[in-house]
Formats: sequence, structure tokens, C-alpha cells
Amino acid sequence: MALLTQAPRGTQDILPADSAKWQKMEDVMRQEAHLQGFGEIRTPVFEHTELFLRSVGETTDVVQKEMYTFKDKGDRSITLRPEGTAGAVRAMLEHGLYNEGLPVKLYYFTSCYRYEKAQKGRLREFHQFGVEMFGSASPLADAQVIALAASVFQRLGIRDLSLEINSIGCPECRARYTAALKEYFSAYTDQLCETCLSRLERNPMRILDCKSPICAGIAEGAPRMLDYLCEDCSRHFEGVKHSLTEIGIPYTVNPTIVRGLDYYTRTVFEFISTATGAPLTVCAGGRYDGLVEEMGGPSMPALGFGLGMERALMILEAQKADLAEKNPCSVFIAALGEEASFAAFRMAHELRLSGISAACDVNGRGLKAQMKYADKIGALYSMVLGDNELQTGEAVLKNMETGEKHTVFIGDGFLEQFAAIEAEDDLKRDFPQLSENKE
RNA sequence: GUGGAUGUAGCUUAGUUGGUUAAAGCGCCAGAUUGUGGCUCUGGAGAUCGUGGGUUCGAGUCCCAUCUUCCACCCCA
Repeated sequence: MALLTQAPRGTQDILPADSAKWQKMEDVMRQEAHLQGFGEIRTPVFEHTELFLRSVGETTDVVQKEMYTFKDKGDRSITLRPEGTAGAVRAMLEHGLYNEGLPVKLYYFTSCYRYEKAQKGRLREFHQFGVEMFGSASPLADAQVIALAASVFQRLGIRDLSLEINSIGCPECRARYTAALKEYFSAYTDQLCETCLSRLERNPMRILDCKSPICAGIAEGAPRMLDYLCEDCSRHFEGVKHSLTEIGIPYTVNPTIVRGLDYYTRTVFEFISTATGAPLTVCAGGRYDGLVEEMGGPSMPALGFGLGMERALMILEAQKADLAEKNPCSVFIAALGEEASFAAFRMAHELRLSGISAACDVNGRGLKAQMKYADKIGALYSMVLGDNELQTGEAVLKNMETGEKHTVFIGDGFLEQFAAIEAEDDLKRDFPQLSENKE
């Protein structure tokens, strides 16, 4: 297909039918963030490339092969953000938000860009809901951030999600652990797969989640990070687990959870769903106590998570969750004849000025076609305006679902009558027994 | 980045060993007396068969390239 009519690989259009679902998800996330005292931050789609090199880490796959980097006309190296944390940290520092009281609690909706080989749930442009919390080293902060994600999933109706947590320690205990890992795996250099051999030097922790059966078998006997945690890190991890238990959030400790971005320390976690087939991480995050200082700010503990919007939506659809709340038209005003079509047009306009969603025919269609259209767009009520109505000032308002008809004035007083009819119909729908008793 | 599939109207698909104007259902539009939608009936629009080459008298069907989507790796939200 021509370039003109085909979106670039790994990008998606979100059409009106889907955007209703997006809005519903965003509403839940926004509400939950506000409920927990997080404020929205919006940062640029692109940043200086250095920002990501420094924060995400120069040796990570994301930086080495997945960034959209280019030179702008001023010869600056610019990169489309591959994740949300770096920009949030940068903005937090640039504007000194940490002077306004700690912890600083931020949330955001962003698009992210990674040059990947696209698949379902793995896009080149994708969207994240993220939160970041700066200035608390307490395990309670970890638990609150995790709880925020858990609440969002619960309110969205996402089921069968597992929360897996781990601690990868601080730089000190991690160094000791890495050394122990190297020593252990070095005894198996003749059996490890090729990629793991290269990992042995660069990042031995990655060998732990190798999918090759041989490597996985060897990894089973490997030293465990949790046994190498220093006292502080160990106490912190215990605190996180205790806090989660305290608020009834189930979790499993998974020692193979190792995040792919360099800035993580201590707590790391993932929410994983199997609703769409293969296990899919829909939300992941953790603590990054060293990042703020690394970026030139004060030494400040911090943590956060990113939640993949497309992935969340995939899971919801796989579970056939009912998200599709349409924004239906309240009243469709059909018109018979030219004079009436102007009257209908004016009335629809006036209703909209009063905050009522109204529509009328703009295609010059016959009455029958107009009614069909009203049905198609899901209009709640319809009304026909013709010469008779214009003369008498009265029209018939029809409930499109029940077929029930009410005679109403089309001039002054319509709004009041309409509100009353709507309220009565709502009542009948919600409590059918009431109308039965009436008769 | 590696390996493997896929691609026919808006959607889901049919299309025989390559052979005349590429089918169907759903959807869309219009009608079935200018006063009322959902059911039914009739008609219509809509496809350069992903794109570009090649083989052939002839290609939706075969070959090559390319793009998209999807699956498994890799990685990750």
C-alpha cells in the first residue's frame, strides 16, 4: 500500500470507537492518582539525547538500539523519549519541585518511542500512564506506589493479574552479588548459550532470566540476590513486603525480576497478565534511589512505575470487560419539510446550549431514514417536527428504547418537561417494580 | 536484530491444476404512498486482489523484491 495511506510500522490510530475506552481508562487512572495526592506533569516528547544516556544507561538495549535519535537544525542531538521517568526527573530538578515539600508526587500520560520489531503489544509508539514519587526512602512509599497501580487495575476490572516483586539491592550489595554470580557461572562457560556468555561480562544478572533450558537449569543453582542484600536493603525489602500484606495486596517474590533500565535499585516489581496468551507485563517499575543525584540533583530517594496503556486495553478486551460507554445523543429531532428542518436545527442548537446532546438531520433525508439514523447513533429520545407541530407548538417525544411517547411543548418549558420525562424513565429502568406497582 | 507465517470491498471471508466484465455475508446509501427506528423485501455504491517488478498469449493464482500485520526469539510497557 502507498506510504500516503499507511501508518508507519508499529504505530496505531486510535479511532472514535476505541478512544471512548481510552478515556475511560484515563479517567480511572487520573482519579486514582488525584485520590493519592499525585499531580499531573507534562513534559516534552523529545529531550536532549544525553538525558537518556545518563538515566536509562548507555549499555541498555533501549539506549543502544531502540532510540529515535536525530540532529535538529541547530545540530543538537535530540531523542524522542523512550520512557517517562527521565523527563519527569529532569523537569522536577529544573523547576526545583523538591522545594515545595517532600515527597513530590507526579503522574503523567505520555507517548513513548522505541525502534523495535513490532508485534502485538509491542509498538514503536506506545502510551504509558506513569507515576513518580521523590523524596521518601520508606518502604511505605514503595507500597503506596504499588497500591496505586493495583487500585487502578482493580477499578478497571482487570482480573488474574499477578504482582511479582524483587529487590536488586543497592550498588554496594549488588556489586558483591554480581561478583558471586560471575564466579558461579564461570564454571559453566562450556555450557552457557552465546548470549549468556556475553552477559557474563556485561551484566551477569541477565543470565538468570535466560529462556534457554540449559542456562535456566544452571541458573537454578546460582546464588540468589536476596541472600546478598546488605542489612539496610534487606530490612527495606522486608518492610515493603510487610506493608503490602498490611493493606491486603497479594504478591509473589520472584528473584528473576531484573529490570532492563540501569537506574533501578532495591525494589523492582511487575504486574503480569496471562489473559492474552503469553505472559505480558502491563505495568513495571521500582525504586531508583541514585538517579536524581546522578542527574546533578540532590541525593534523593525516588521510585515510580510505567503502565502500558495499549497492553492494559488488550487485557481488558481479552477479558471482554465492558468499557465501551458511548456518548449517545440524548435527543434526535427529525424534520418534515424545509421550514421544519430550520426549526429542528434551531432547537437542536438551543438544546446543546443547555448542555443536552442533540442532533438533527443534515442530509436532507426522509423521515424514515432520519429515524433509522437516530436509532443507529443510539439516540435516547426522538421527536418529529413538521407543519402540525410548528402550528400547535406541541410534539411527541419518543423514548427510543421503550417506544413510549410523551406529548411535549416545543417552545418554553421543553427543558423542564424533558428533564422530568428523563428522570421518570431512568427510575422505571432502574426500578422496574415501581411502574408495575403503579398499574 | 534472528527465524517463520500473513495480506482479496469499511469488516469477515470464497476464489477450483494460472483462462472471458473478481464472488458472498455483515456494514454503508437509496427505495417499499411526506408522519415515526429495530424485522423483512428490492435496488445501488464500494476492490487498480498490499506495492513494484518478472515469467506467460493470459497472473488474485507462479517467481523475485519491498511494505504491513502476526507468531517465536531478543527486548520490554
